[in-house]
Formats: sequence, structure tokens, C-alpha cells
Amino acid sequence: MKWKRTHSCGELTINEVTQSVILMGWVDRRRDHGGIIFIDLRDRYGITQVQVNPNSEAYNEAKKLRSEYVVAFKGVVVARPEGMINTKLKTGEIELVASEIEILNMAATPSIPITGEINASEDLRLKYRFLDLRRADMQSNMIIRHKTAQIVRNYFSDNNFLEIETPFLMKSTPEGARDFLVPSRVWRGKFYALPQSPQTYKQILMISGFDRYFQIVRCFRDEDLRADRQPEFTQIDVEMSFIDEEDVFSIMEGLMVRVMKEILNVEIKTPFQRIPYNTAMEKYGIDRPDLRFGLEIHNISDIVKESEFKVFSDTVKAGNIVAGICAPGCGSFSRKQIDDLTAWTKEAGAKGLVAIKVKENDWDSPLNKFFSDNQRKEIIKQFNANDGDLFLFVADEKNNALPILGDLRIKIAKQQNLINPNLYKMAWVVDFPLFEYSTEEARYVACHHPFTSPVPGDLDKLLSEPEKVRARAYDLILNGLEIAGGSIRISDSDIQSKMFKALGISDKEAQSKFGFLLDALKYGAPPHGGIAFGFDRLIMILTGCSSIRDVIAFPKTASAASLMDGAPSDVSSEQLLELGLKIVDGL
RNA sequence: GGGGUCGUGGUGCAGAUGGUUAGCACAUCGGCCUGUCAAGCCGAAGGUCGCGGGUUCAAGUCCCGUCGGCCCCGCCA
Repeated sequence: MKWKRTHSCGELTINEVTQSVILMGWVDRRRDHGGIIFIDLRDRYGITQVQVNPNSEAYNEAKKLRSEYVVAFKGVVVARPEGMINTKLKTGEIELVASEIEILNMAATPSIPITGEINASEDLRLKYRFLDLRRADMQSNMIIRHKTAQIVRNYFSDNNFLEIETPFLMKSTPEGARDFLVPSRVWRGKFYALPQSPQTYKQILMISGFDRYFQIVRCFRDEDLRADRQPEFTQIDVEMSFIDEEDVFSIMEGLMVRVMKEILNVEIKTPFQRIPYNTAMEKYGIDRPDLRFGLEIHNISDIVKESEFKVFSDTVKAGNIVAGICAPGCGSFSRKQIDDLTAWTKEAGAKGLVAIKVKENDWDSPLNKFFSDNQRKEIIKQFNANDGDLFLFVADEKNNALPILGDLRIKIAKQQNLINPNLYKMAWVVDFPLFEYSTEEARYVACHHPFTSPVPGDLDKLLSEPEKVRARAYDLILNGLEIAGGSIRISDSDIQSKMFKALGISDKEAQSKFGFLLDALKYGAPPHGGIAFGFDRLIMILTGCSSIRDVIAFPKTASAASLMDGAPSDVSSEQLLELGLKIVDGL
């Protein structure tokens, strides 16, 4: 490399005209006119057009340039002639007239296009990630990710939080997701686990008096992947002492306001809406409702209980529910459209779907005769339905009907374009149940995690009626995605022991798995609680991506493989031997 | 573990009902060309149709299996 770079490819403007500069970058495009050659030189800051004239010393070398060659140009910045300004480029008012050139490296023809829109298939993008990451939109995603991380760090630091690192090699925990295990060479036959989250460590830090902690930290869960789930992902992990829910909410709301303002220039109002878990389920059929549109679910069980329509009345009398949504303007749906919706609903597990059109402030349906005038009017009133709307009712067990209606609500909203993509609707979902029953494990499991504090008033039901115990847990939701979740923790070792008991974890097991935490809780644990943000999901929303793979530099495929480097891979028998491991086939 | 979908020159795609030289665009290479910015014009090269098996006189096309990408269910405290 003969020279020192003086400017990036994104910064030269009309102000630098007549200056002699040196640019370095990649050949984005070349346009060889036989005489004059134009090179679009690219780096992460932008693109600058370089002009090489036949009388230039650089000309013969410039002839050899191809896509993605790495090259340095020395030259003079000139204003582009009248009518030649490229408004699409930041640097479009000027160009560099090259006097000298140094080809820093040649490049094989790229296997995926780097310029223009993405049209390469994702497996190729992942295999050639080094090329994919050169593309402008991926560079932009990484920049937004970086900026957000900086905002987070500054925000927490400004608010007296300390970033403290916690181990990646930790003890395997019995609760929650499947652990990634790491065999120990020193302790042959024993294993570390990669953290599913730094949960226990951050609680220990509170007990140690660190008061306010945060960390932007990698977490690992060995579960199957999704568009928004990777086996390793990043959390903004937060924990605070001497606080209650409201303190966590206001700190986090402050962070979200700052991130949304600085990254998207969107003003977010605080405090965020609070939605009890039960309300969310009843109105939206899901614990992370998309609040950008209405279409709420209404329970009409009480109204239809005494109707002549057996499907509804019998359902209610059997202790189940009839509920539905009112799809605005969908009264014009054809028979086929309604049949398709019905088929979809059955596919989702419902017994059926009852569709009723609204016309002239009454129902327009063969089912009219089964309902009294009052019942029909009452339902129209409850939904505030208008002419041309379409009721969609499901009669089923509550736990079945509501989620299906929740899915239907989203489906209709998408189909009818009811979702404003420029809206950012955040809310706290609160009052989660502490437990849910796992039929698979035949025991109660923690909805959040086993360190979540029960609501004090429900403590007496912990062992007698666990399903009725509420948790001091909360989720932050944004546009139908859960972006953060947390709780006030148990800071009393007796309650923590009871919690393990309720979860069917024996004293012995609790002691062996979490003894250190139970122990620590006895040595003066402050009241504490916290939250963890899904950092990747947050970046996904901020960048408008539909997969977290696009906001992670080196992600895994749906089958948890890295196509670029070929992980996971076989290891040598020596490596296995050293760890005391043996691969058993056919299990 | 289950379901859906895709796999055709380097890349993105087209190839009804099986039928003989597998087509298009972009990229690549060569030629022409001094103001383009998705440069243009002319020409060339480039394909075991993911892999394996089967049906058939004949398979990119039909069947079975398998591998891989993506989406979803289960799973993800």
C-alpha cells in the first residue's frame, strides 16, 4: 500500500473541490467507454465516482479493474459538469479525477451480487457471508445495531448502571430450555453449560450490592429455530435493587423513548399502556397483542346462552365460551372467502366458524331465526358493528377459542390492510400466572422462571392452588412481538424453597442445582428485579427486517448450521478422548 | 419429531398434459465505443436439471427415498 487514505467514499462534497485526495475501496461498478472509464468506488461510508481519462497515468491499470477489486486512487476532486449530478449519491455533486492508481487486491467474480437489490438465495448469502455483509442494507443493519448498542450503554451508564460480565461456562440448570453443554477436560465426564441467560449471576450481583447492573450479553438455548430465534442471541440484561415494577417500567420506558427517537426519529409516549395478562388473552387471544389495530375479541357467551342456536347455547352450558371478532367491511366476502376462513379456522383446531353479515343494523344470516331480536341487537351493540361488517364467531373451550380468534384477528388485519407499518405500539403485559401445568412433565412449570416472585397476596396458594398464583412478572410488547420480559425476583430463601417445591423440584435437587443462590439469599438479599430485552428482535424492528438473521453478522440456518464455516463439524478422536467422550451411533 | 414449500449454466427465474437442439435476464469473457452512473452496441463461452433409486421405448417433468434452504407446529423458564 503506497498511500494513506485521506477520505472515505461517502464524504467528499462540493466543499472539497480542487483538493488532492486518496480514496480506497472496492470497485462497485465500472463503466468503460473505451476512452473515459468511470469507477464507482465503494466503502462502508458510501460511493464516489472516479473518472479515469486515457491521458492519465492510471489509465492502463484502470483498464484491468473488475468488480470487487480493492483499489486506491489518487486524484483531484472536481465538481461534476452541469447536468451530470447524480442525486442518488451523497457524493453525487463531485467526482474524483484519478491521476494515479494502485490495485491493492484482485477479486474473484462474486458468487452473489453485491450491488443492487437482494436476489440471491439465503443459503448462498450465508455461505458467502463475507460478500453478503458488503451489501448496503446489511451494512446499514450492522450500523443500526451498533448505534443501538451504544445508546443502550450510554443510557444505562448515565443512569448509574454498571456493565458487569458474567461467565459463559456455567452450571447446567434443570429448568427452562435445553442447555448447550461444554465438556470439561480438567473434570473428565463433567460439563459446563452455556448460559440461557445470566439470570442467577445477576441476582447474585444484586446480593453483592451492585444495585444497578446491565449487560449486552450472548445467551444460548438449544431449541429449534425460527425466523426470530437463533440458538445464540443477544439480550440487554438488566437487574436493579430496592425497586418495584414501576421502577423497572420507567427505566425501560426511558430507554425505549431514547432508542426510538435516536434511531427512527419516532416519538413514543410514556407511560406505556398496561394490559393484564387475562385481558390480553380475552381481548386479543394472545399474551403479546399487536395493538396497531382494533378488531378485539368479544365474549358473547352470556348473550347466546339462552338462544335457540344449540351450537352456541350448548357450548356455553357446557362451561365453554362463544366469542368472536367483527371484521369491518368484510360483509362483502364471497361464499368462497368465508369457506376458506372456515377451513383455516378448523385447521387451527376450532370446531367451526360462524360467519354473520351485518346489514341495516341487524344480522343478515339464515341463523337470524335462532336468536331473539334483542340478542342480535345486543351483539351488534357490544361490537359496535356497522353495516357491511362481518362477525366471525367460534364456540369452544376458552383456551382453544381465544388463541384461534387471536390468530384470526391477525389474519384478517393483514388481509384487510388494517396494520399501519409506521406505528409503534408498546405496552406492558402484567399479572402473568406464576405457573402453567405441563401435561408432558406432569407438573407445574414456571411461566417466566423459577426465581419470579409471586404476588404477595397469593403466597398462601403457592402449594395448594398453584394455578391461581399471580406472578410479579411483566413483558414489554411492541407490534405483536415480545421484546422484553422480566420480573421482581424472590429475595427470600424460604419462599424460593417453596417455589422449588411447587415446581416439583426436591430439596436435594434444588440444593444441588441452585444451592449457591439459596445460600446467597440468606446473606442479606435486597429486594430486586429486572428485565431482559431481546436485542436482536429489537434491531429487527428498528431495521424493518423480517428475520433476525439479517441483523446478526454470522447467523445459523434453520437447522442450526453455519454455512460459511461449516459448524457444527466432526472433531478428531484425540479431542474426544481427551474429554472422555465417545460418539454412540444409532441412538 | 411433524407439516408446507423450494432446489434447472456463476446469480435470479421459465420450462401444461413425459417426447428428441433445456429458454430468458443479469453476471462473466472478447470486440467496438470519451460523460456514464442498472452505460450502450456486437459476439462468445458456460448446464451430469441437489443426490440416489424406480416406472417408461423415452424423465428437468411421474413415483419412492435422501440431502439442503426457507416458513410454520411441537419446543423456546
